[in-house]
Amino acid sequence: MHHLCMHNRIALFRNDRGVSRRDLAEAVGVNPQTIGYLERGDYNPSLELGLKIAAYFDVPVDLVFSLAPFPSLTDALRRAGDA
Amino acid sequence: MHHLCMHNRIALFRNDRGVSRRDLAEAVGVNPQTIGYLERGDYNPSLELGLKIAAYFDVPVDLVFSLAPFPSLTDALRRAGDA
DNA sequence: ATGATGTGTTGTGTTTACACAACGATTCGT
DNA sequence: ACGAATCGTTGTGTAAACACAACACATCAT
Repeated sequence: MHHLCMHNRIALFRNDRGVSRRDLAEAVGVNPQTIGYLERGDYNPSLELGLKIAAYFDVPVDLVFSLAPFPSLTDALRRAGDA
Repeated sequence: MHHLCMHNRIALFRNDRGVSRRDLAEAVGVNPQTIGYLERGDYNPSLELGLKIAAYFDVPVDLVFSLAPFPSLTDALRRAGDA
C-alpha cells in the first residue's frame, strides 16, 4: 500500500495524563520502544494497537490518530473555549 | 504484539452499499485480494487502511472495526428501532 | 556522588500486512 | 451457450510492524 503520512497525538495524551512510555506500553501490551517509534512517526501502528491506545486514553480513535495533520494545540483549545 | 482477535463488518457495509471488493480496494488503494483477506479475518489491517475504509463508508472507525465481537445484525437493527 | 526513572536512538531478528499472479466456482447478461 | 463480473482461495515475494537488547543523556531523589 502506498501510504500518505499518519499523524498521532500519543505523546500529547501521554504527557497530559502523566503516564510514561513504559506505562502505556505495558497497558497496551507492546515494547516501550515501540511507543517511541510511534510518537516520532517512525512507523504506523496496526489498527489493533491504535484501538488499544485510544481505549487506554478513553477517547475515540480519531482524536489520537488521523490521516490529516492535527490542528495546533493552541487552535484546538481556542476552539474548545478553554481560553 | 500478542493479538486478541479483531472483528470487522467490511463485508456487511460493502453488501449494504452494493460495492464490489474491487471498488473498495480501488477506493482505498489496495489490492482486491487484500479486501478478501480482511473480510475473512486472515489478517488485520493497518490503522491507515482501517481509517481509509471507515472514511470510504463515511462512518466512525469503531462501527467497522472492533476488538470485541459485533452484536448480530438482528440485535443491532432491533436496538435501532428498525423492526 | 550515585542510583532510579524517563527519554532518544541504534541495531538485529521475526512476524505479518501487503502486492501480484493465478486458478476454480458461481451468477448474470446477452 | 458463452463471456463478464464477483467471489473464494492459494502461492510467492517484499516491506514494514513489531520484539528485544543495548547505550547515551537528562533529571531528580537520596
